[in-house]
Amino acid sequence: MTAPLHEAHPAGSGRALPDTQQGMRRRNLARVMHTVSAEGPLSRAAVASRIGLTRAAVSTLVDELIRSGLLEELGPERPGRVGRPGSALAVSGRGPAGIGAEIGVDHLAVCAVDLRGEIRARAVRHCVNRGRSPEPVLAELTALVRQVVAEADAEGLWPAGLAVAVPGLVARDGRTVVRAPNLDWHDTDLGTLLPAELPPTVDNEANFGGLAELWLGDTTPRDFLHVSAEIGIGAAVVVDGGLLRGTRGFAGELGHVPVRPDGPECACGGRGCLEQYAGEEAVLRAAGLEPGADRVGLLATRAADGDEAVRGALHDAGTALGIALTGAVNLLDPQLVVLGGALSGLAPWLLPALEAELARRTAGPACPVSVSRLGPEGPLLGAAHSVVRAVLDDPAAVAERAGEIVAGRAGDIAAEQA
Amino acid sequence: MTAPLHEAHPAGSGRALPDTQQGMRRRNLARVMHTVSAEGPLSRAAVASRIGLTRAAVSTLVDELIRSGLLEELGPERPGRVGRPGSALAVSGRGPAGIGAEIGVDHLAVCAVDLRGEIRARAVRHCVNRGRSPEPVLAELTALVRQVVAEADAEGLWPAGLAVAVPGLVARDGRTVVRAPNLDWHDTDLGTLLPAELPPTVDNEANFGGLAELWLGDTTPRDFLHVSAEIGIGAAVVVDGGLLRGTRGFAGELGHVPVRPDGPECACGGRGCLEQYAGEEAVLRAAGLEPGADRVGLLATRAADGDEAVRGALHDAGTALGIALTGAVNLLDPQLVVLGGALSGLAPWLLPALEAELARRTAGPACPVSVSRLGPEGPLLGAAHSVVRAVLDDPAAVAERAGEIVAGRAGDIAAEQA
DNA sequence: CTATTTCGTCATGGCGGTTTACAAATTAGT
DNA sequence: ACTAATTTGTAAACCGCCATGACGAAATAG
Repeated sequence: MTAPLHEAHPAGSGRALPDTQQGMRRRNLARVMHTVSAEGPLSRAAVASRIGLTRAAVSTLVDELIRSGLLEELGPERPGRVGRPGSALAVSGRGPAGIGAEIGVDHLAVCAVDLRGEIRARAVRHCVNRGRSPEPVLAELTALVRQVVAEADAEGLWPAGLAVAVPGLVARDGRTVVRAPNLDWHDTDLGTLLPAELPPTVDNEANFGGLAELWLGDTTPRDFLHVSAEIGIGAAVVVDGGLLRGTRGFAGELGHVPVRPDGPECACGGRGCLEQYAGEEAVLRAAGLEPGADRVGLLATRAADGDEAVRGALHDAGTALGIALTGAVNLLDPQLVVLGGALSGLAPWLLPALEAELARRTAGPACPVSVSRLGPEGPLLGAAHSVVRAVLDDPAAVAERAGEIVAGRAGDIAAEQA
Repeated sequence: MTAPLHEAHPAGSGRALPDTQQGMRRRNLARVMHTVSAEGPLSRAAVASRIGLTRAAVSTLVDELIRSGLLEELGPERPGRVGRPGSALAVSGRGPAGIGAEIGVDHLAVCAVDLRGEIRARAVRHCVNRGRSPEPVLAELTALVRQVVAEADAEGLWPAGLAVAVPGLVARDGRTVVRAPNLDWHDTDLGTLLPAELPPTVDNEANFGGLAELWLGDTTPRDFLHVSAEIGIGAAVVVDGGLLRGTRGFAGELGHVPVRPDGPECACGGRGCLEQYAGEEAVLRAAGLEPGADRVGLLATRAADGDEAVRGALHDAGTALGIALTGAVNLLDPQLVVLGGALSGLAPWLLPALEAELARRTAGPACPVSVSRLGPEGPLLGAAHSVVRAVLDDPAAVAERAGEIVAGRAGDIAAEQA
């Protein structure tokens, strides 16, 4: 008890899951999956030493996971070390897959990721969704999902879940889009509009982008702020390796943090919100450009060409971002701020002013700022991976369903039994 | 796996504690303690149904806790219900106690709280600590602690830990005061200066205030922002019933959130920080009052008397708070904002402007703002209770020590055995 | 070619919660 | 009053899960 005083209390005073042997088993199955997934092919002995169980215990856990098709035995390792070589275990490349989808203002995208994290199928369709009503968009998305699922099936994968990234605020129920200004959707339950055969989850694209950064980024601290901008400006707040969602699920609305309290009016009712300075519309206006297609790319090329108006606009946007982020950093004390989404492409011209502002307003050493390697791919990957993580987090739950699925393929079963 | 997708992952990919049967036992002991603590006297059967274990299992858990002196059997209940009445269990009023301490600018305070949450001993000393070096202050505090421990001992309590609330930034090690502007302390390891016989923990007073609100406040949401101001302005960020501490432990530095980016310079290097508008010094200056003793009380009485200068100053401070909180609310989406510490006394004159600002800048319904019932008592109570919570969180750890302690009292043991 | 090291597995055991059964203590109904 | 029904707490048998210790297997070191 000396060390972690007053943390999020583990037991919980209210109603919580009973801590029984079955739960223990499930958690240990999850620990094996996570360890193998994170640290590549590993022998049973190596897993055992990593998670603190005995080899014997790990053996039984691994047996169960192999029987469920979640783990694979690659065969004996060949290390130059003394002693009998272990048998390498790897996460299965067949079996459950995570289906990620993204609804953008001007495109739909779907991909399938296997447990190893590899993208095994994908489909993109460009279409103008702005202002279109949800039904046709979701119908189109559903068709794309079915197509990707079919592709994945051909490779021996079955969908373990569907996660959809949306450019807007999503309620904590993981289904309802409360407000998506760029699509002009309000209080829409996407759950009913998505393929019924898959358990769907909907979340903000900034959140999925942040999760992608957490799981796939090159530097992966467990506490950071992932800022992403498409038309609005959102942020994913990652605390201790988990997403901070807020009571209603609206956490991370960086775009409406006041930057200059008497600044221009904002659609949210406030004045001088960050979005008025660093939002896409505002930057385009300041740069003297018309709205249109691929405006971010245009900004980047103009800035690279030395267009002073564009550079000035991006400088000012960086300053505003720096001011807003100073507040966020003071409040959250993150290890890192990551610029993702459209911002990553404009980072070279945003960063100087942003970092200067942050440094100027910070007493000690300023919070480091980095640029996401994932760029605009983040949300889609994060969505797909969130399903994969859910499988790793509770392999036992999936194993049951895997059993049904595999049972369906009588031939395979018969072959295995022979 | 349907429900909680991508939460803070339970298993952890890295090295984590092995999930063994002993751990299970410890967690279940904790669950019993929490349940009894939270829901008053309860029979074994009632506890069993609450935590989802069987009556038999709970019986053995309770036996162990009673043997350790953490739980007490009050005797048969007398409900008008059919069936054999249960035997009421309650948290013990003897045994381990939490010692809380507070280092203020002009006072020291210590109290002892038993497992039931009752204050059983306390001591306060008024003294000017501003600018005094840590050694004599801590020596004086140690004397107070010893006095309170002696008082508690006379009531059959032994100290399970010491938690110290400090007006400043504390590192995540829970010992080092990194910066306490109002005391003029820097990078001071209080651990070495506190009584060695007790495991000490040091934390920010805003954090302890927030925890007090979480555990003792009348409305107790699990996600809220607790704002407290003494001379600086700090906030405790409570997320899902736990404190958000940040990488370095500096989270919640609301005082240096930029409110007007071109405002007056601040000691932090920035400009227009909240502290420049709502900090004690700034408010006093705006109200035309000199710094002195109990300035907050003076502000309150003047405001109550209708002093326009004071009212105007508080109004402006409320506006600034509203602007800064708009940012925080957008970022965190808390269920509630609580004004604590010195702010609670000035709330009547701060709230109107604060709430107006918050409402104006929020699109939907604004985040509700409430005033802490605990007021300036918060940090001290939070500190003491944090020790109590640590005991509830891992009763097994304490039970061992309790054994030693009780073993020291040969007389009691002999009496019990007879 | 033997000694050593490491891996995976098996048999045994301890520990923890569950199941089942039962006695105790109370209320409801006749 | 007296019986039936209900609920509580405990004890005994049981099952599941991991630890322990021993063993054969498969590599390296000398």
